[in-house]
Amino acid sequence: MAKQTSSRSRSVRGSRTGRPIMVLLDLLGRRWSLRILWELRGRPLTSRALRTACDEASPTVLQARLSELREAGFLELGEGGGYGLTPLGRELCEKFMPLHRFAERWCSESGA
Amino acid sequence: MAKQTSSRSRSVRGSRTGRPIMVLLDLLGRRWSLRILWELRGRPLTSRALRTACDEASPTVLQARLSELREAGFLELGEGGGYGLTPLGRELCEKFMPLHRFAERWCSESGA
DNA sequence: TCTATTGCTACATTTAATGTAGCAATACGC
DNA sequence: GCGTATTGCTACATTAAATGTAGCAATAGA
Repeated sequence: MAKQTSSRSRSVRGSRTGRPIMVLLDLLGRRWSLRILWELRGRPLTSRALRTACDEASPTVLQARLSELREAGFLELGEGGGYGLTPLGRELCEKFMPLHRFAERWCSESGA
Repeated sequence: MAKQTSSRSRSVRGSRTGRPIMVLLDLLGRRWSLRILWELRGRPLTSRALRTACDEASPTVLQARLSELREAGFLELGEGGGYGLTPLGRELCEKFMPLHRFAERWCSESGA
């Protein structure tokens, strides 16, 4: 399961160019990435609580995503346990906040 | 290969609750979803051009994502060919624009 | 008609995610 | 000390999704 040690230009599946935005979109486009950031938006959660929040997603992927996001500098494992957003992660998360309102409108507009 | 006919509460893998934000995060969290929206941000592209823009991603997934995003109302297939963002899709895409600057800063801060 | 494009599909191979179980480490009460 | 319960994390077999290559029907132009 790979798990690179450093450098941002690692396993960039979605981009052979290495352009930052592509790296980011690739990382965020992996399963559960967005969801994890979203669930941690308010407060830190233990890995188990996060798993519960994420509809009992398998610990394998969750752990993989947590490692990637941690290595990316978006979240950290606080001493005493529990995953929380770093300042950088919080900043990123705030960019997604508008999606909440958007999603509500989006759903009510048709599918309902 | 499903390909549902309508309703927003379809194959919501990432959420058993059906909350709009979860549905959206799930959809956007699928491979190439974000990238497709990003690549179409400026102008419409034909499916082939889009494939090129997406590092030659396999047509199978691309086509799947295009169908999903189209069904979601984010993009449409213009008469005469070519995929383009709908007003709704454009709106969604604009929420991701700040990510560009963010990504640049993010990469230069460490990985470089 | 021949050529070139469009959107889209088949299908075998490879990769990623799921689901269930369980480990070592730490902290709790007793 | 002992059991119990939590933490973060891992193994591994099963299932689902993505890749890569090929090619189809439909349309447009020369």
